[in-house]
Amino acid sequence: MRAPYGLNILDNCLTCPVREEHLFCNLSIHAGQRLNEIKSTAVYPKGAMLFIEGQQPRGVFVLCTGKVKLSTSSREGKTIITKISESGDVLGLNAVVSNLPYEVTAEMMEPGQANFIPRDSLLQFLKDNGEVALRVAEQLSRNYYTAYEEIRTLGLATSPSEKFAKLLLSWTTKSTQTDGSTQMKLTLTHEEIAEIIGTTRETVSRLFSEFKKKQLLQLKGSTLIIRSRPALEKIVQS
Amino acid sequence: MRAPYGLNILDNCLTCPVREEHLFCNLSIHAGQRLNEIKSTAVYPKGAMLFIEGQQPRGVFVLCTGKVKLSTSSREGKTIITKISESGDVLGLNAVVSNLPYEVTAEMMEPGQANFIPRDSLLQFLKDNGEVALRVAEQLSRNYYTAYEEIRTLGLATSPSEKFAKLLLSWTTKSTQTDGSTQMKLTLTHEEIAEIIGTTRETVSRLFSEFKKKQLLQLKGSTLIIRSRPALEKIVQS
DNA sequence: TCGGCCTCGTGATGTAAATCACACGACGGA
DNA sequence: TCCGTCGTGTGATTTACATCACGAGGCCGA
Repeated sequence: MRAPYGLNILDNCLTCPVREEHLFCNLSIHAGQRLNEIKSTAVYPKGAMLFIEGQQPRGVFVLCTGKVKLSTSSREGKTIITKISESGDVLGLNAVVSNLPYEVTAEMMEPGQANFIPRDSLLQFLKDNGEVALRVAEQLSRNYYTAYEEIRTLGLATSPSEKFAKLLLSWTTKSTQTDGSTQMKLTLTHEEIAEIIGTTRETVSRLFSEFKKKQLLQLKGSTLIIRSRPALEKIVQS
Repeated sequence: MRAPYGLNILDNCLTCPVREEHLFCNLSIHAGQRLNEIKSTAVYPKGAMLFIEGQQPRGVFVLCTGKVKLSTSSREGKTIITKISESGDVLGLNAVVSNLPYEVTAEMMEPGQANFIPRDSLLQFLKDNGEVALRVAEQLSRNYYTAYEEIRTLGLATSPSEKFAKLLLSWTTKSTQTDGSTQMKLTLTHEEIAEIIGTTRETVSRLFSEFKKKQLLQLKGSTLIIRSRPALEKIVQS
């Protein structure tokens, strides 16, 4: 099998390493096989658009490898990033189920692989497999819950520094060292961070300076070290 | 039957005037009857809380009469209203399906009646009636869609006047006169409007003055007349 | 009938953050 | 190798709102 963009290809959902943890997991043998039949897989380069906000839903994408940026924009060009999706996530599910347009744009942030399941096939699959439909409903309501967290940060969090601290905290939960500090690779640009917390690039730059000065974080190349969660939590305070 | 708060009581979902249009509608005879069995009904005074943000979900409420304010607050007391629900709406569905806490607080804005369906009964009902489960999934994804509209207005709309114009427009869609203008009763206080568009009471007052001066709207007592949608759309522009 | 509470209007003031502007280093392709 | 682009830091300026402050009218209950 070819490996474009230097990636290994995963060609079978039944043996995929991420299958255990997510939506279409632990299906009955039969359902799993059926799912494997109706999906197709593809590899995408950095910058590829899986789907674009406003398009009629064609189907869902199950992300196998790579990261995807979900964003929504106004006509004047202002953009907010609502989520960075990782492997295992199912993208476009809401649009497919409701048959309303995709509510976000999904763009590959790095080369990666995704499985595609056409809308019709998926809906038929759900009708044939009632227990999966209920799982889908659960997933949809969880999506709704996280959407409300977004609404809360956008509507209630007041200052950029508050939102910035909140974002840093959300990052630390993923990988914390034994001594309480956290270390991670910073893959986002200031511009992208600005689009997440709803401010400008310059303000993000200044926030980094400010937080460095306050000993809240440290930068070694592209490695971000977060010194103390408690101090950040005090800034978030809410 | 008693009629507290001066309301007529609707005691049977099968004959309820709003049943045709909404989620639990056009069910099979059997399913409809079953639903009627597991629901209980109650009348609530103005200000009553059906549920509060953060509580574990007890069940869903189907609003029969009255209006309900859905809101979320920060610890510091800042509040945003995310939706005004009307009769026929199902409240708390996401929380019940996902078993995550209620993501909003639901407060009666006027006396009204609501049916309550306990979580366990509803989930069992959904398991027994697969076709309704799919309808629920559709409803959940529509909810998600509207949540994203909220995210867009909060995150992308820049100025209060833009959001205010947007709100006025959303009102006009409900009842437009033949000459293009719209007339309606204004039941919300400036404070509440401020909580919808995410600004302060004072700013809303000033917006009303400003829009009056610009001939965009007119107030006769509590009757709001919106002069021309096109002018408002130009302000929204996005 | 009166007094208190809620809603509303509007002025004065302060300030945080957007905007504009420019410079510098890193990187990658021609 | 050089040049263009992209990401970044940081100063100066401006401005739209929040905030504070106060007064006026309306409504309701005592």
